Amino acid sequence: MNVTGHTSRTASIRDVAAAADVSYQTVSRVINGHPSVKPSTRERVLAAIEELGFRRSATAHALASGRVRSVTVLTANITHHGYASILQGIEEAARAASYTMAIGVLESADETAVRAEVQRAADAGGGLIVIAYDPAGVRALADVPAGIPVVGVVETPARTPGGDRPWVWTDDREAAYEATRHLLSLGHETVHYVAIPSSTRRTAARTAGWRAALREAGAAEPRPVQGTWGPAGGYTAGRKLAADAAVTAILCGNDDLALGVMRALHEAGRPIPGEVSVVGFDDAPHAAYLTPSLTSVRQDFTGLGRAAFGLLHGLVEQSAPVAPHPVSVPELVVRESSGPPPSTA
Amino acid sequence: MNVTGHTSRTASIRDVAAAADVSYQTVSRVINGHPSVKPSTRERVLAAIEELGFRRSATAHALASGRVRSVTVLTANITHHGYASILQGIEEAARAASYTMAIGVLESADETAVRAEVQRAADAGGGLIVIAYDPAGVRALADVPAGIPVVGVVETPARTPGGDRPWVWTDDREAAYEATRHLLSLGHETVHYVAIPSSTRRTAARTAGWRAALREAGAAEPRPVQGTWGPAGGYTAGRKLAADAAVTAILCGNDDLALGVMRALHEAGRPIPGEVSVVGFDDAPHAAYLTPSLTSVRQDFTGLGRAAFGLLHGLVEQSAPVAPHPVSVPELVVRESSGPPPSTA
DNA sequence: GGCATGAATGTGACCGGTCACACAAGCAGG
DNA sequence: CCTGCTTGTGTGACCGGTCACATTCATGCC
Repeated sequence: MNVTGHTSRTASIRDVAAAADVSYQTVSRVINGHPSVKPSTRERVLAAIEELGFRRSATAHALASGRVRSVTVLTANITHHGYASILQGIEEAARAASYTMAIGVLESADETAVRAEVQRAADAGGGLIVIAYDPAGVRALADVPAGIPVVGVVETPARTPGGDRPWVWTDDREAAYEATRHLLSLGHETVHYVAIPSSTRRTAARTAGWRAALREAGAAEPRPVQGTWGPAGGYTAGRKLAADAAVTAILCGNDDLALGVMRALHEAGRPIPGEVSVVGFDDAPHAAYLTPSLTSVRQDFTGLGRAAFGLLHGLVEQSAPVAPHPVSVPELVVRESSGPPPSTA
Repeated sequence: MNVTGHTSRTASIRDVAAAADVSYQTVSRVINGHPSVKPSTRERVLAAIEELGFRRSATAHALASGRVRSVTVLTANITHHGYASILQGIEEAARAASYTMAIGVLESADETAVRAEVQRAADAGGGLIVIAYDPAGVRALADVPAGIPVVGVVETPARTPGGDRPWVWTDDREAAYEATRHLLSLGHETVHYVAIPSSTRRTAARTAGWRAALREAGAAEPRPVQGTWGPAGGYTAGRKLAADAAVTAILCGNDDLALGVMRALHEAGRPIPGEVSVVGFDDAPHAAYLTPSLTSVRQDFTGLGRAAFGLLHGLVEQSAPVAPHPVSVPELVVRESSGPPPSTA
């Protein structure tokens, strides 16, 4: 007992039962709002609960009931805008369903490291959501043992290994197609592409959409420039592209890459959009405030996260039948960074 | 049994025991690497484990052992750079100690909402880390029931309610002081400040550091302009400041605010740093790639997160005595956005 | 040979809940 | 008055592990 007269260590339902002079089962009934408890008894029990500062152990509850009510999200990253927004969406939905959200970061794509992390997540007992936008995530999704409820957030459903599981996605191919069309329609002869790292060795969805638009327009198809996730990679790529006077339009795999590209163009003295147009991807919060403001493709990552959780939730509680594969539709937001090519007069 | 001959539902240690013809206790010993198990027995048990696809239930383990090995992080935000980096640091350290990391988002600072979220986190059983950079977080930290191991990531230790608990922090006051000194030493008459939302009603650490530097230099002390967390708030604040021709130096509470301010200055036709210098805070990844690149105060948020977990870890496993209050030292990174004021000749 | 010692293994209770079922009391209908 | 159903409550087993202790057997030492 401490100063206030409460026991300092957690009380169990049997302690409460003793204090209220009922059986532990009755306490359980009160906690769970079971109807057939006499009001006067309920009062006594509630008073005892208050008195002892009882809180039901989530662990014991999970063990006894079999229901775990938790999601573990496996992701390679939590600082980049897209990933973080997905997490936010999942958390929102999870909280609403009073689920707990845990996060496991896949630090490397190394086979044993991924396997270990997947094991840990699987052992936790709840459901899994795997963000498979990168090699580590893809491998993790494939490694999830059978029998564990899992939803993948994938780049391209059909091509992803382990794609037989429920998934959510945004139509990146279509989005890249639109963005490329936008630039071509402004009069650019072709569009260069700075790619984010792909989830698999096969052609990434964004790359595919970009290429399709070029092909359809009969435009030249330059080799995509490989970037990273952050602005540094964009900067490196941008320096190469800036040196090529023929380049007038650049599509970037995300807004951070676009930032790096813009910086490189600026240093090379090539005005945006006067000489070169730049289009980003994801419409991160800062895109609108850059100078020039960045044309980008808006993605509803938060909604994607919510959808992923919804799917998982349906999977776990058999009751709710699951709407199979929600798709969110990206939207092109045109700003200052894209315009017509310089007149070659 | 499924096609492969394995049971599809999880096997318990008693199942394994039966298969290996030993007692469940022996299985437990093998799992936990207890020394006194005959090698041949160990072999049999391991074979049975493999055969049945046994994985130890984290839930049951936690219940029986009393040790939970999990941290729940309560935070108002996960998308902003600082918060996300702290989370990353915590996750890193947690994973290394094979702890699980859960996240609870404090969506509003509303009293009952916060209380509910804190309850959920407390019920989970493990330790807690509360990021108390904002009113929601501060309230949450204060609401954590006694007896639950908790570490606060705070703005200013002494002033934070619930500050009797272990905490970590970075010296924001000192950092703001340095940044302001930098601008003053370039020759600016005074420095204006666009503030992030404060964690309490009392003067925020960054504001205090800025003010101290001004006072020390005998400079005028303009009212700080209240901002938000994102670039939109900076933009609004920036428009006001841009309209005032006397403004030549602006310190911003974070890099997103600085971005918005820079945009507003640009739109108002006031060159940076030619007419106005801008300094940010936190050194987010994009700061270096903006045009002009942004002078900012680098913060080791990841290290801060690791330290927070370290503290909590020591708290939970009594064994390790706890180094009380780690402090990380911010560092000013000077870039293009800050320079001497326009000559007033 | 007798006995303490340690290695290898098993038994029962317990962690804090839930679940299935039993049981007493109250009240209806035939 | 007896049967049958509902309401309110209690009992024992169980979820899947761990812990403390008991047991067996081989070995070392006097």
